[in-house]
Amino acid sequence: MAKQDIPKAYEAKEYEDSLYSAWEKSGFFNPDNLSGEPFSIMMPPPNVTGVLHLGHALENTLMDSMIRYQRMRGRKALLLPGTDHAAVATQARVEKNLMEQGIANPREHYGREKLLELIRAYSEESKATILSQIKKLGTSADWSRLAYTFDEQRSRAVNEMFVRMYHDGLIYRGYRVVNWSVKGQSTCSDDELVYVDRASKLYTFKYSKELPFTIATTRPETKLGDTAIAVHPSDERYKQYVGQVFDVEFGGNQLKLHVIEDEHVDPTFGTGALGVTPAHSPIDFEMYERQKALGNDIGLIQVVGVDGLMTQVAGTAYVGKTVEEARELVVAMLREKNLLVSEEEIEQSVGTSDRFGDIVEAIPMTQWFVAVNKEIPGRGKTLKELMKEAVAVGHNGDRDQKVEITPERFENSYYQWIDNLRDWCISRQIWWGHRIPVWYKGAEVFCGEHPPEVQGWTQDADTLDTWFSSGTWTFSTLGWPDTDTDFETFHPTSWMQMGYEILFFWMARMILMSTYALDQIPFKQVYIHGMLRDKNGQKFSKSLGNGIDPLDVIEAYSADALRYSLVTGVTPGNDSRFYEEKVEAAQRLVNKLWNISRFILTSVETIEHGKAFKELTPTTLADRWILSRLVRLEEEVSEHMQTADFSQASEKLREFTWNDFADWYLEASKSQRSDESTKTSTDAILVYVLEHLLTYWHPIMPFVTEQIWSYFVDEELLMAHAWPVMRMIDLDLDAEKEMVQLQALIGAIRTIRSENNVAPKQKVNVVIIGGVVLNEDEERSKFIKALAGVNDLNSADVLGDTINVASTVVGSMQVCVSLEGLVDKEAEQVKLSKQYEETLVYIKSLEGKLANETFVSKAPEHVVAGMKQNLADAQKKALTINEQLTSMGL
RNA sequence: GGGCGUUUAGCUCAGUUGGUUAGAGCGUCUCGUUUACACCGAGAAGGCCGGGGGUUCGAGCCCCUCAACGCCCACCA
Repeated sequence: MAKQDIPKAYEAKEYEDSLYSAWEKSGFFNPDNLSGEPFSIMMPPPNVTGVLHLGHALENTLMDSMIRYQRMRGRKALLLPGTDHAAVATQARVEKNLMEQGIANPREHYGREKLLELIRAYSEESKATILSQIKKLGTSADWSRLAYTFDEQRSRAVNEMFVRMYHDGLIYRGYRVVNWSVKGQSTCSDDELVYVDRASKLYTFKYSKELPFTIATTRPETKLGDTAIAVHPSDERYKQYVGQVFDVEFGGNQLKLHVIEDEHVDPTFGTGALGVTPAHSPIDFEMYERQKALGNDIGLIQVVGVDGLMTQVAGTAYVGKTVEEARELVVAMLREKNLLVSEEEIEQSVGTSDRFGDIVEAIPMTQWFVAVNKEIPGRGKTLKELMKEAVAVGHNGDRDQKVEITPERFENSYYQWIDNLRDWCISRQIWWGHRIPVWYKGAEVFCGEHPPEVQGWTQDADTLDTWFSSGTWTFSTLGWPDTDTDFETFHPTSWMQMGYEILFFWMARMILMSTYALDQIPFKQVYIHGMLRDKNGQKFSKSLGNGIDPLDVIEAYSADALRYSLVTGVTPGNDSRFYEEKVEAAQRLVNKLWNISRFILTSVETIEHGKAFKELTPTTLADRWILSRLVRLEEEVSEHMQTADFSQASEKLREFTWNDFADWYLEASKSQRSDESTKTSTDAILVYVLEHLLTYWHPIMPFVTEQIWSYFVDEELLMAHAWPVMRMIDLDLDAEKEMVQLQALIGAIRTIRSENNVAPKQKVNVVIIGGVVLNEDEERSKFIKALAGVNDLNSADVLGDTINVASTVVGSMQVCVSLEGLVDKEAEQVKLSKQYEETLVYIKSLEGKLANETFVSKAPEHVVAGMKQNLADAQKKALTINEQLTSMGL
């Protein structure tokens, strides 16, 4: 490798696209080309109309780091990508665009079929955009399995789910007060409301002078539809009136006001009497239903229509007016008739539609609902109970079917949400979405995936809440309801990540559908990430104009720097700040790694890739030290990657890369390489450590590592390279008993394999550093020869089926034996002296504690024993260092 | 009203079950270096780990309490 071949600085732009297509072409994104235990992640599908934002970048980094790690660990790894038709969001977007083009009412203007065509065209067009942007991040998803929530296969799953729930009586059509967005002309679920605080007025008034009740309201106009006055059952003030019906004239209307008792009335609030408007308040509607169940029909008067205007029954003075206008009129009327007792400025939180932004109206309508509190036939449980159980104790109480949430604390809010959950309104009046699979013919109703064959049936006009289809995502993507091998192989999925803001929307629904329809949990582990904020801790938002385009970041720095800066220094579930300086620092690290590699690859010519271990004869203290650090690094990084602690993994990697390897060993290597006696082994260690370092970095920084890899490995891609597991083992080696030692080694390796769940084809590297003292040259060479011989033996002969010796990818055992020897280097002496001092301080502190009689008498035995052991170790260490220093002439 | 989070260096944040001298990045200061890298190196300053109390031989970590900031849910007649 000639030096001029590797540029001084890493220019990501020049490599990233071609690296990505090389990965794609290799086929390793597709688990069909991989073997091993399945490991699956279903990508949370971005909205078709979405543009890539930092949230996507974060999520893709998390998923891709995990899937790359698992792939390298020998798993049959599937990251399945997809997009979401995002019913309301998409239709709202297209309608908005059309309105901006001057079409005031797109639905009326185009009609259902034509508008759907326009939306379809728009989403197909923008779908491609977000997918290509995701590739820029390096996401190693299996594009051959690309799914779309609105494609044929997924629609089948949605219909199947609906039909099953319908026939189980869990989906029903009912007349109830629902959240209605006038602007969107559709219902929305309770979860789709965004509560906004705003200044409002609380009016206290009397329906009439004669009535013994004073009522408070923030919505006087709805009082035109009151049918009752509710009081608390224990409220003595009103006891005498309960059961009576008062006829009053109110705003030109004749109201029949039933005085009823209800536990839900707070006797301490206001006058303790509540005006009941069944048609325009979910709470009041419930009271209405409770009364009905008691045989008392108090009636229901709808005074606000779906157009947001007052209805005919609101009375001639109000019909056709907006609610605001009607409010003014009613208040004026109250004033005029001297019925207004007081007006008070209050802060009120009102529910607004998360997609359309308008304040939702509570309106009674016939809609479709999922019954969450109804027992599932044959299961003895409700959907609520299923949802709870999967997280609390495991599905059907099976610990292996338990959804583990990280961090755990989100379990609390999940339970709380379930407790407050009411029946889920799933029908929407927008057109873009899965049409409800129900057909009508006169009074007949048919629910099925396909309409009845005979003529005359018309399908329900409504579509399904987009989260209904999202709920099937983990398995509809795998071919359900077909009994497909993909489904058998990859479900329940292994891991899922999502932001806490969609915990209820999505995670809960996935658990609901999966446990209900499949008797399986959708995923074993859920990693909850926080939200990204700007430098000042503010949310990224269009209105603030503080957005950062990930593609710009990639362009200016590199995808690797972006990825690193997104996952470093963050804790699961906590929000984190993202700003340019962070990426700059990350890019410096990327460049550092580049330059380390550049130095090694351009100065070491003699050591071939994959052959370094054969020349590995750690000679100096620095040699042994860097190798032991490498072993430790692998242990730590593996553990952190396994538990999705990418932040810690990247910190450890950075520390090793910059401090241990670049600043320390590389500097030491310069003098070691100028000495003929240590040159070869130093070169070998440089290459050996670099190879491993690139491997361990790869899941987090795939591009730069792959590019460097390509400089010295011709055929194999780093992404498909096996993750070398490294462990240090303690053996007293003796050349005379080499076969015995080999058996011991093999035993130790088997233990490492099973303890670390190493896949059969993965290699385990064992670095023996401590406890080896082979002074005689003859002994040494004999032993190394014996060990090296392992590599030439057929695995079946010696090692059984756990270790193969076919190539560098499939396992070989690498052993490096440390030998005594020190590097004559000032820096090392300084380092040693410092270590020595530190050790002395440590010894002193331990001695001090052990001298403390109170401590020794009260502390648990094992603690004291441990400290004594530590003390002995430290003393031993001090002695060793002292000897080393002495031999250096200090 | 119920639940949860955060508070650690000038700034942004790590800190895994209580145990060695509390760490990193950025920033600041000093010195050095152009021979892998100025996207550099060596070093330094900078912390009563929000306040108070408790448990313990020992607390950033566990318990109680207070405060500030933030989030979720419910209520909002």
